Formats: sequence, C-alpha cells, structure tokens
Amino acid sequence: MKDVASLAGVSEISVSRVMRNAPNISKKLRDRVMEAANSLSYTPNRVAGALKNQSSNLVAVVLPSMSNEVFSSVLDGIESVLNDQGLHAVLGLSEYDTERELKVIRELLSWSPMGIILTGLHHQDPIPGMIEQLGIPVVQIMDIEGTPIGSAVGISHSDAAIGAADYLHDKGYRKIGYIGAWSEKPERSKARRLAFEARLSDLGTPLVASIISEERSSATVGSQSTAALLQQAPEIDCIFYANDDLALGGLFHALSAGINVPGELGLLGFNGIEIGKATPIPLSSIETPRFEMGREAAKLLLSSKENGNRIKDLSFKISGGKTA
Amino acid sequence: MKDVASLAGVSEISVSRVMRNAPNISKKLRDRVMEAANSLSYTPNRVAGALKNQSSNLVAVVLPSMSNEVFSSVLDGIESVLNDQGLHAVLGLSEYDTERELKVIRELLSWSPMGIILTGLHHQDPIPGMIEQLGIPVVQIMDIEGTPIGSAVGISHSDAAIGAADYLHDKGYRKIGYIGAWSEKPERSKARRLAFEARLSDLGTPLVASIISEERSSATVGSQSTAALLQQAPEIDCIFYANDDLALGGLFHALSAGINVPGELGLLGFNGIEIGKATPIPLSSIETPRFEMGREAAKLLLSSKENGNRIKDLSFKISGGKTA
DNA sequence: TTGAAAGCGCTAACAG
DNA sequence: CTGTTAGCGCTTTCAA
Repeated sequence: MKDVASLAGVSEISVSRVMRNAPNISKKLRDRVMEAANSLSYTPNRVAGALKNQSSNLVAVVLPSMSNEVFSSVLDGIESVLNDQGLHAVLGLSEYDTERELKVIRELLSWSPMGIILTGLHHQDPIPGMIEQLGIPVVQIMDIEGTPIGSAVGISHSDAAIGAADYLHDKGYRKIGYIGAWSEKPERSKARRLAFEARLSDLGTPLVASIISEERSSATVGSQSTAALLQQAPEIDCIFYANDDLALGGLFHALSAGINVPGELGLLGFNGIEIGKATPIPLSSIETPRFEMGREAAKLLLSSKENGNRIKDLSFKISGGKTA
Repeated sequence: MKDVASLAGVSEISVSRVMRNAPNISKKLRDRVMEAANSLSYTPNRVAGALKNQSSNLVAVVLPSMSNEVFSSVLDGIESVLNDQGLHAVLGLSEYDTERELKVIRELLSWSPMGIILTGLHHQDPIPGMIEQLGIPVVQIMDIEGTPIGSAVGISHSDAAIGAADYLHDKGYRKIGYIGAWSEKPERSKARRLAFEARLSDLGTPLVASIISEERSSATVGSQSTAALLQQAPEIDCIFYANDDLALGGLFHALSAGINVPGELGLLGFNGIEIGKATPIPLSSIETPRFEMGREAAKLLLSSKENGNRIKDLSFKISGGKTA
C-alpha cells in the first residue's frame, strides 16, 4: 500500500479510502490511486483490514461432514449466496463429535468471521457465549425445534415424523418398524423417532419393533438391520428409516431377498437424496430442502443486522417414490 | 492476551510462546500461562498472527462448483487431510468462469493462506505470478497434462480417452458417437474428446458423429442430445459421453424409447458418480478417483516444503457397469 | 476533501 | 529460559 501511495503521490489513508469506496473522495484522487494500484496490481491485505476492523469477509461454516450429499447441498446453497457478496466460507467439520466441533468453532472464531453458520441446535455451554462475545450473527441449520442462539432455518423434525406416520398409516400399513444407526447421532434423528413412535401410538398402531445400530449409517448397515428386524418381527409390513442411506440398504436387501416392495414391505427414507430417485424402484422419502436451507441460512446471516434473529420453517414434502 | 499475561504475571511474548508450543519453555511458566488462559477462556487471535507471520492456517481452495458430486468429493478428500492438521479450507467457486476465478483467487490470496489448491491447469497470465510472489505451495487438480504452476494431481485425460476407445472397440462397437455439452467447458473435456477421436481413427473405426450442446450438462441435455444424435446417425451403436450426467440422460432416453442397452446401444459415461450405480441398468463409466485426488492434493501441499513440486498421476478405471 | 498519528493482537529479533 | 522493542498493513479518530 505504501508503494501505491507513493507512486500516486498521496497518503496511505487515501489509498485505503479509495480501495474501500469510502465517501467524499474527489474523482481526481480516485483516478490517480486506481491507476497506481492497477499498475502495481495491488490487492488490499484482508488480514490487516480484519485485524483493524475486528471483522472480515469470511463466514465460518461448521458442518458435520462433507461425505454426505445432504451437507454438500447445504454448502452449495450457502455459497450461492455468499459468492455474489464477495464473502467466503471457511469450512470446519465436526465429524459429529462435540469436542471436535468446539475446537473447530473456536478456531474459526479466531478469524474474526462476519458471521457463523452451525449445524443443529445443540450447542451448549461455552459456544453461545463465545459467539455473543464477538457480537456476530449466528444461524443454526437443520432443526428449528429448540432454542437457537440466533437465527435458525430448517424443518420441524417432529412435524416430519408425524407426516411420515400419517402417510404410512394412510397407505394402509399397520405393522410398522423403525431403523436408525450410529446410536442416533445427530440428536435430531432421535427427536424424529420419538415423535414418530408417539404418533403411531396415537393412531392406534404402535411401533412393532426397531433397531438402532451403533455403526455409522450406510447402505450396508441398512441392509443388515433390515434383515435383522424382519427376522425379529416378521409381521412388519413397513419400515421407516432414519435416513436414505439406511433405506437404500433396506431396498437392496428386499430386492435380493425377493421381497415385494411396496406390497409386502413398504420402505420410507429420510432426506430425499438424488440416488434414491434412480434406483430400480424409486425410494419413497421425506424430502428436506437442503440447498434452500443453505441459501436461507446465508440470507438470514446477511440480513440479521436489520431484521434481527428469525426462525424459518422450511417445509418438507413426501417424495413421489414407489417404495411406500 | 494482555489480560492473560497480567493474570499470569508474565510478559505477552511468554503467553505467545506457550500458546504456540514454542521450545524452551519451563514447565512452571507453561502451567501458569495455561491456567490463566483457561480461566479467561482465551483463544489466540489468528488474524493478528497471520498479519505478523504473513502466513496462516488457511488453505485456499478454488473449485468450479459445489453442485457437482465430483467437486464435493474432492473437497471431502481435501478436508480429510486438512482437518487433522488444524488447517481450514477457505472456499472460492469459479462457476467455470475465468474472470470470476481470477477475482476469487485474488481475494483468497489476500488472506495469506499457507497454500492454494486450484482446479485444472489452465491458469494463465497474472495467476502464476501472484502465487509465486507469495511463495506459497500450489497444487492443481483434475488434470496432469500441461504445465503446472507447482504440483499437480489428477489423471491423464488422453489416457482415459484412449482407455475408453479401446474398451468400446474391444466390446465390439464399431459405430461410435460422442456427446458433450456446455461448449466443452472445462477444457479438459475437449482434450479428452480429441484423444478419443484420434484413437478411434487409429483403430480404423472413426467417430461417426458427435453433438456438443451449448447448454450446461444435465440429464435432460443428455437425453435430448442422445435422441438428436441417433436421429442424425441411426447406425450408431455406442455413445461416449463427456460426463455421467449426460450419460444418465442417454440411459433414460434409451429406457423410455425401448432401445436395448447395451445390445442395441452401448453407453459409456465419465467420472463414475454414485447415482450411476443405482440405475436399473448400472451405468458403465470411466471412474475417476475424486476423493483420492483431494486427499493427494492436500498431502502434496503439505509436503511440498520438503519434497518440492510433483506431478501425480492417479489412474482411472472402467467401472463394472452394464451399459457398455 | 485530504492527511498525521496511533493502535488492532501478535511475534521475530535481539537482549539479558 | 524470559523480556523489551518494534512493526506486520490497515483504518479510526482527530486535525487541517
């Protein structure tokens, strides 16, 4: 910057003002500075700016994982908004581990981001305080049932569970089972199961049986759990899964075991990922608006200065699959 | 930091040294500082550190897009390495636009990243200079044919094209067509087509016809282009596609038009994305190691201090699909 | 409308 | 092993 200033024959602060489009700059000065800056191909140092301002054009984004279409879509949605504002996402992955998440959040906050997007509403103890201390906007995504730190965008998982129960009941299923995995990480999957069970009871057809594997969700685990559940409770005519990976495993098991889907066994997944639309029998699933969730999260973050904190319920819908 | 120093009754630089695990610190001092830091829940300010050091724990990652499984897998691979090193990716998306890419690279570089990962080898003019000026490692991914700025990880697209041509020829296809889109963005897809055409000529069965749509790749475009190509050259017995999105569209067209795949028409895609494995007839495709590419890119970046620049050829393979 | 001075929080270089 | 000094590049006062 010093170089630009001396080449243009002005002070450093004038260069700074021109680069930031500050008001009350004469055209003459602006032109002179721009010319010097261009000829030196000068780019302002964001780090110095951020140190002085205690704020930057970075947005901290903390997601559980990237190896899941759900979160890459969310990130895609976030980026679709940030990109146009000259903002950049700094990524942190928690791998569904609370300790790790705390560490990552701490690190990202030390970059003076202009805002932070977190996954889920379960952020206890030091986290809300750390963020408040910086006075930056927070948006939590995925879930809206609970007490957000700032804003929240997502769906009501209990509504989704009720929708699933009602849908399956309407379809005539009466002996319904449930399969989850990874000891119900993330917690919202547990909330969903509980609401699902409660609704089934209200409908007079309580859950027949369920398996919650300790292993991480995958088609393999879904396949094995489905076989196990059917062995344990052969009367089951339908299974609701914690996510589509498990449900796809269930579908593959049914196909290879010669079980008629959806006649003999109905299958309902959760999330509505792309691959479920290409299977020989397209998977029925509760579709969640992942891209939109990312977009809305970024928008809420940017507008929270004027509009304050908000809770936005994006609705789910039941996909047009053929397995339930 | 001042607070921590005074609470611990030491100088600021001592706090700094403890926080960075600098050598030659007495246990006594370390303990005293750590206690003070913990009780104040102090986190070092990375921005200030980066300003002083002219370097940070950020890695600039410039990808074309997030709405493509290929690049989210790459990012997943990158993160799988960075995560364990306390490094963080700052994301920039080019949207396959050279101008935009330049702008994004400039912005990310102004954050003093410790390294940068770029997509493709086509980075002319100011970009190599900008990066060299900072003296940070660069890794370019996807392609290895060309002149990298620093290191490169990817596959040889001409090898892949030759592999595809040989594979289809071996399978007995003799009237082969090609479908691309988006005017062959990114450029490596063009290189692939040219090598494919050349090889087919060498094999004595030159390309029968091709369509390069101007629209962005999608299953819809693939479906339409396939119909158009078959109308234009009905003798075609096999089509090689620039990517799996197009190829899936081709498969959907064939299925709905009652064309027998692979007997009447062979289909070969490129990339080997997940969804292609779940279709009623699994898609044959040239599988590229996307996750591995991300991992290797991050590893090369980290090791380039000791090992210098390298070019790493990750091999492709032909998937066990059933469409060709 | 422009400039001068001071300092954001941290750390390299140099004492001690 | 610990401390003092100075400055990274920028921008917020305050003055002119």
